[in-house]
Amino acid sequence: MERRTVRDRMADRIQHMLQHAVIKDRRFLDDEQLIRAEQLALLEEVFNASVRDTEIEELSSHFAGILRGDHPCHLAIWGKTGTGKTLTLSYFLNLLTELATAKGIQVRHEHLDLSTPQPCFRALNSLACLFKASKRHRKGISLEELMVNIEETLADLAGYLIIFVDEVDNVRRDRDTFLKFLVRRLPQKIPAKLILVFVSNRLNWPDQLDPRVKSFLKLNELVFKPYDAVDLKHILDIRVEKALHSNTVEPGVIEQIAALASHDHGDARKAVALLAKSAYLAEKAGTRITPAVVSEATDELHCDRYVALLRTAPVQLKAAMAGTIEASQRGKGRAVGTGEAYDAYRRFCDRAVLQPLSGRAFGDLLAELDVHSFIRSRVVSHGRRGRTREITLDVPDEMIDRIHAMISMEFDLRG
DNA sequence: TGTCCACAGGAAATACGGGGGT
DNA sequence: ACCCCCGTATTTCCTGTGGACA
Repeated sequence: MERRTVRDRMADRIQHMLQHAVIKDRRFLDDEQLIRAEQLALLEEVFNASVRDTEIEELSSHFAGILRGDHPCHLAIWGKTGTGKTLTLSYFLNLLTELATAKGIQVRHEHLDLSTPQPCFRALNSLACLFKASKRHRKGISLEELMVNIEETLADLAGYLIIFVDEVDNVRRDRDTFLKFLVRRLPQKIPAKLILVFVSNRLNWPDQLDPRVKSFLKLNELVFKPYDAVDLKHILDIRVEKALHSNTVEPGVIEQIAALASHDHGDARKAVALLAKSAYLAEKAGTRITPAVVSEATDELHCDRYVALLRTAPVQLKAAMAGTIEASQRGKGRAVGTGEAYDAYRRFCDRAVLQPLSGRAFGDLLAELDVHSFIRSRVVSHGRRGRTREITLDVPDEMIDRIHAMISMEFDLRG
């Protein structure tokens, strides 16, 4: 038999891939690659499938007053990540502005995105930037001056001003100053009717507020529930249609993904990520998307999550993880105590030429590993033999070695 | 019943590091 | 260039605790 050339094999492979292509437009599998307008268009289709009906309805009745010249009160919205708060609000506010403008009512809305934690100063600064009342992150300017700038810029804005504060709880430090400005001071200084919309992941953020601000803040509340399986199915269907070639998905698979996703988080972004992963795997294997592919994708996503989390983690956390792994391997799967883990961690630091932290700090690292569910730990008393955490690894076995190898490599150690 | 282990985990002190002011 | 300030990371110090054991 004659040998096939590289060219032949390559051509074959490409031919094969073309015939079995699953993905038509991968941009629709990753929201980050879509521009805002596309996201909103996508969202509109989702809404048309009567998803988020109740929320839209409530939003509408909350803001309906604007069209009659009333002044609706502020609004607080909460819901977990991936429940579409930001997009829904953007969409809704755009629509509202359009409607109002058609009626000759002046409405302006701004989206203040605080998705990364930041101090009061930067939050105010970004707000000022939105109104072009200040240049890029200038420092060395007092809060007072910033506030005055904002007020002056808005001094001749009539009609309604809606400020959509995304992820309010990300204002650490001096949150009260920030909110006091928005809630108490700003409305009195500007002619426009101010409506604030706060969005947060946490249900209880108003609780930890300065009582003076809180009592002043008349709020309407709205909760975004996690998507259920039916909602997710609609969302996924639209993605499938846009992103994948026809007939690449086995029947029932979308239902499966929707059920999985609604069962353990109800997060639309994660559901789409699962679809994307499945599509990639299917394409690589040259098959359609089958239930088997989906469950493989689920595993890989889990795995990816751990690896990604750890890759970006601080060095000490990695070292703590490595130490814990070594301790529990030495203990042959039996739960290890804090002391054992700490010893192993110190030995690891020795090898890795890393300054070990104190036992106290190590305890905190363990707690952190616990919340990310790398480990599972509970405090157990052994009577006179003291109290310890019982630590077990909470990562699938085959991944433990991978993680350990990864960390070792980063510290430039042999296996 | 009291002791005492081996830690947990809170509070305060201290070290560190980056950025702006002078 | 140097210093100061501020926010964060880590350490030090400390009190608390469940239950086996004497």
